[in-house]
Amino acid sequence: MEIQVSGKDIVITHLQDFCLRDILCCGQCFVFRELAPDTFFGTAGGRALTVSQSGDTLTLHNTTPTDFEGFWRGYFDLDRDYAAVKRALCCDETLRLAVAYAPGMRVLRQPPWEALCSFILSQNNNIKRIQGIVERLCETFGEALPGGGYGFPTPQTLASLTVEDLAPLRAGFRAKYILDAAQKVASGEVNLNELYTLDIDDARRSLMRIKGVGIKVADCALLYGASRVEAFPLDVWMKRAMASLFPKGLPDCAVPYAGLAQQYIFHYIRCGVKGACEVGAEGK
DNA sequence: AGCCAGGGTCTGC
DNA sequence: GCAGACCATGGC
Repeated sequence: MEIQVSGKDIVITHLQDFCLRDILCCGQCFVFRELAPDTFFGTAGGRALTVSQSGDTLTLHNTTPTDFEGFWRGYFDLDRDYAAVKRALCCDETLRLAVAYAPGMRVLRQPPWEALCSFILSQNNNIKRIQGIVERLCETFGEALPGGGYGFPTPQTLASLTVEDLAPLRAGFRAKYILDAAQKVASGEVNLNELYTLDIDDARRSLMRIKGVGIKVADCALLYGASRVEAFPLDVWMKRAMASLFPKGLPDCAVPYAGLAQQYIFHYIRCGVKGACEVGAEGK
């Protein structure tokens, strides 16, 4: 990986184990939309970004070295050795297939509040509609950013609102959960900064004090919002995948990176093999 | 038209 | 602890 500054762009060449489309479209974040093939625009951490990939070159447009080093480098998880992770996961044949299906998959390091909010909105919902709700949330209550688009509204902003205020989002029953999360985070009752260092069970329990946050949403907030790769979110897709592909449980070699393994498996069963989940499900 | 969606809460055993 | 109704909305 080599990083150069070219005008207002940051250009990364010789990038390994990185597929922008898989990373941004696999359902781990909902704030990027594709402007043109392999070119995406989105906002995170109060910054707007247009990013494109061509082969092993990734270009971050209209950003600065400060924003790159201070945010995007971490956001795209550029300093994790995915080759080593993939070698470890390939101890198991099924995991090997999942990794081979999307070898450029990565898990983003999103700001914890943004991940928490996003996955509260994800419950009993589909990815298309989640994207729409998040977009309306940012446009309605977020701050307009210099590079275009709107940032994620802060907990403080949302904490002062009512469910009626959130009606334009069409978030349904999830609106009250967003408000409870905002209030508990703004008041300090839930401290998102602790999620990085707390024992994983304590971190999960802390998040579950918020109404509408159960085990799955908490694990998503921990994995995507605090880089806790030992967290292993089990949604309806992953439950089907585990029943059919890993009836004896996740292989031991994957446990330290369960969350990363989860991302390969999730994408594999949703997009890779049509019918992979029905095979084992027929017997029950 | 009807089923399902990156679930959680509440109630009743 | 576990099952089932219910929750709002819209994509397919």
